[in-house]
Amino acid sequence: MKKISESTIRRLSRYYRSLEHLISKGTETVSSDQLAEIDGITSAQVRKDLSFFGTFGTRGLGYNTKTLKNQIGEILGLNKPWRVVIVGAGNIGRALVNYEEFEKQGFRVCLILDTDPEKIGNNIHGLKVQDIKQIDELTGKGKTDIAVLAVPAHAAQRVADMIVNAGIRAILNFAPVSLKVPDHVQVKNENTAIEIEALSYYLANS
Amino acid sequence: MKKISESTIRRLSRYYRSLEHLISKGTETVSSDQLAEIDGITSAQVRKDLSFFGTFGTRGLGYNTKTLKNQIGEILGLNKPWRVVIVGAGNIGRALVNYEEFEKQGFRVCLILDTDPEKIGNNIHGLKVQDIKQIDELTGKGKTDIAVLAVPAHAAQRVADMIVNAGIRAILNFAPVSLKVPDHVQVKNENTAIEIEALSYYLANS
DNA sequence: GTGTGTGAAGGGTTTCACAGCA
DNA sequence: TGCTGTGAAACCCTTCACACAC
Repeated sequence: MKKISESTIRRLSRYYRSLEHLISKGTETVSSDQLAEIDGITSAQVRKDLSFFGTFGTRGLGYNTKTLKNQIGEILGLNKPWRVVIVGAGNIGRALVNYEEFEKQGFRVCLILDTDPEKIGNNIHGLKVQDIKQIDELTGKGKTDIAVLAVPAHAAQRVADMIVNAGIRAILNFAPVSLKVPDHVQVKNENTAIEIEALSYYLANS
Repeated sequence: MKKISESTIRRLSRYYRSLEHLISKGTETVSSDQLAEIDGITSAQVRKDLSFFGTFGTRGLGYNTKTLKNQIGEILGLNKPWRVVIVGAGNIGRALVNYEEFEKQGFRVCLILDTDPEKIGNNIHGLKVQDIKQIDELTGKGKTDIAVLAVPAHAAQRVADMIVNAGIRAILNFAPVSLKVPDHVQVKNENTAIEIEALSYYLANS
């Protein structure tokens, strides 16, 4: 499998969402130009991104919204019912349990873990918060695909180690620290501090 | 002012956080090698990033943690007390009001807005949720620097227009859509769906 | 000796521009 | 004619490697 850039994958997610929207409006066909316009990029970029995976369009016409959406979904693996564990039942963890975009795209939140005895046993959106000590039993043997890490920065690396140890290969990290994980584990960061500081830089230097 | 790449700015945020951590441990000096190791990148990258803004180190020795932190803070504009309005008092909005990393870095959440009459008037962390219709009066004339957009996707563009109209020039967008804004307005996206789909791609193709 | 600062090289991503097909 | 698919060119970012300062 040839190496596809991170940015291409991110844009595919965008196209996917835009196509969903177009379909819901009843649009059946879309050109790379229109798709580009919606996402604020160039049409060449759209075509190039898609070209890494095959040929999906019709010359002179464009792309069929439904089939393109399905094909991108296939590429991104959204047809698979990924199981998600949320680690950390604080503000962010709780907000994510209710995040409709997860459920909609086939990410099933199956488990919520925490260390805090005050939180363990609580019910969040129909799921009981369980003790992180049991992570191996609860997530082991391929029972969980993705861990969402939503614990304070100082605990993040320790908890990440537990996640890796339990055999989980994908981590979505909300803690504002860079995690150290083995090569076979994939980490994506959702770092609000970085984003808002990028805005700060812009405001301070313009 | 010469153009600095987005990735450089993001890494500066990372260095800043790593330096904070080193300082709290009592470390006084750090080399580009050590900083790189902490953030999982190369030392040349660290030095190059800093070189765009000046010379901060001592050859043969490294960087003083405190002064480097302050200098990066200066570059990022973190010395300025930015005022933040949170638009949307749902799960994400509420979680962000309590986000300690904001306060710590000088981002002051001054205002929470929503459309929902059920939510208007509620108290969140000491702030009363107000009606978004009043955005012009409440944020106008430079009273607010940054808007955090945490409303459902279908309302995002409409609300973004209101934000732009009110004269705010920086938006942190949590809605999973690409916003259209004038050139003088800066948008950063925090799109959890995209990140988790990138993980899905990885799991599906490895 | 040690580690920074930096021009030059290298690698990767985006844009261009057009051949080719509906 | 209209729009895709794609080599080639342009551009940008990262890595290399070494002079230089402490």
